[in-house]
Amino acid sequence: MAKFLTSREENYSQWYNDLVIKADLAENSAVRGCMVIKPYGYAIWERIQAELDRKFKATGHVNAYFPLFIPKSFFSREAAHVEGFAKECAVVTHYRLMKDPNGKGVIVDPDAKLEEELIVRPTSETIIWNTYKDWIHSYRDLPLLINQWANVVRWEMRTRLFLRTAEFLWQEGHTAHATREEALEETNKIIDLYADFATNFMAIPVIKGYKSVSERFAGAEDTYAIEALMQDGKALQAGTSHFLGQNFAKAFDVQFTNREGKLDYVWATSWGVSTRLMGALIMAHGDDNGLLIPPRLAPIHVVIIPIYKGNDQLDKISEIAVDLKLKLENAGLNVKYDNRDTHKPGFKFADYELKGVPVRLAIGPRDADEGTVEVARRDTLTKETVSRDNIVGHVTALMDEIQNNMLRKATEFRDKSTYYVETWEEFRDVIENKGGFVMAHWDGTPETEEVIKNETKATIRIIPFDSPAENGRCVRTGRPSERRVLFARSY
RNA sequence: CGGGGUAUAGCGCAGUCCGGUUAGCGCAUCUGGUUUGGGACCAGAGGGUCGCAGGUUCGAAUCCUGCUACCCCGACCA
Repeated sequence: MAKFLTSREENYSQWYNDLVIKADLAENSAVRGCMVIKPYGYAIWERIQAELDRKFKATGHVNAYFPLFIPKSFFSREAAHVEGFAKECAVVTHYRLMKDPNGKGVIVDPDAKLEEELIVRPTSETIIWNTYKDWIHSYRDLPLLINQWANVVRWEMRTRLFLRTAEFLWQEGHTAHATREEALEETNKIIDLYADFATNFMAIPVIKGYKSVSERFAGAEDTYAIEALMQDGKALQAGTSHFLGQNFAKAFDVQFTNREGKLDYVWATSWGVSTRLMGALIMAHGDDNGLLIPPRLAPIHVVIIPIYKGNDQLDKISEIAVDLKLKLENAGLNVKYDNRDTHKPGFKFADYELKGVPVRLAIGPRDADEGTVEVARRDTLTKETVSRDNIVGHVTALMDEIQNNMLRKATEFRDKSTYYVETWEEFRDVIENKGGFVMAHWDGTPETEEVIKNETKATIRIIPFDSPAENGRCVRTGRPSERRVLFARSY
């Protein structure tokens, strides 16, 4: 386990911030609570986008774009929704600046006050449903399966790089259906899609389940989520899929004529994942040497580093390296040949480890003579010398092995850190001293949930779909319970 | 918004208590040379409105007042 987790003195947050900055992913911007995503970090985001986009399109979804600004009045249409987001909205009140008549600089022109304030979207349900009203008239217009890639702003009191920034990038799907069943099916389909993506693409095992009423999305009838466990024992909500019922259809008066010729409100879902996934990547896989990026996600699969003395050797090694690069690229890998003369090999080794590149190939004069190449794995930090003749097969096989190994390791950690507890003492002990997931009985009331939260800072992360029926007693109140739910402290 | 901390070169910091030459150090940068199988070394060079605005003083990074930003811990949240 990484040092930063075994030493209580280590400041986890500081480590996290440092790692992100050193690995060249992001930095704090000049704007409160926002971040600059640097090119390498953005390359990872683009990989996430590409894979999700592929999955969305394969399930019949299409992309569209809706405005950044939402008229304030839209927000008050759905009561629970406004309640949930009102406290964290950035509001545009003016549209013009002017020179300060009393001095230097500029001031907001008081004459440029907007009739109605505009909200910078914290999520797009309202403006999208206001638009859907004009798009949906008949059952023939349904289902409407639209996704948007966008930025949103939530004026959080406390921010943290990637996990909670004031502005973040995400995708939000907003679908409309003719029946309740169809909308529920969509909600399920998407949470499965997210779970598959997290598990098999990002190598982050997740638990699927329902959110408790108090953790539910503002305006939803039900919220499904995937919950991941970070290496420091805290849970991270990695994606959500909401069944919105007819709430937004009623709020925005979106009715359609069904097959029977009768008017009905449409059924809705919305769902999203964000740049927070990159926080999950860092915290689920990172070690003391930096990031580990699973091969399927990695923007660079293989880096080739030459080791040489003088230009003669470099030329000779470059010839081998360029040939190798081409062969690997033909096998579908993204390969970087770092022949910079400005850094020594040792520096490059450390740098690509920090960036989490899955496989590193080093070629020196010895390898040039012997027809070999040194292969180093980022996940195990092991090195071996391999003949160049079968390097392509070796490396492609390694990609699968590293991907599987990372998922296996994360899953083992998750399972090892999941505790089944029966008593309040055990519960407190795990939450306070061990960290991780706690599977415990709960009497089903928001009141008890609140008490537990106040006393331990642990919340119900999820009511797992696959939690079996099991009679037990609530860990806090002793009242009867029919299934275990998952508690944890969370980000 | 409450509690604590910080603000000095691109980054990390010392100097502030106890005001006094030209504001230092490490890393990074640049130049030259030697290096290159795990974060190179030597020599030299450049880089500062000391967070902002006032005040005290012959003199302020240092003292006083106000403000702002950031970090950590809470409350809130994806």
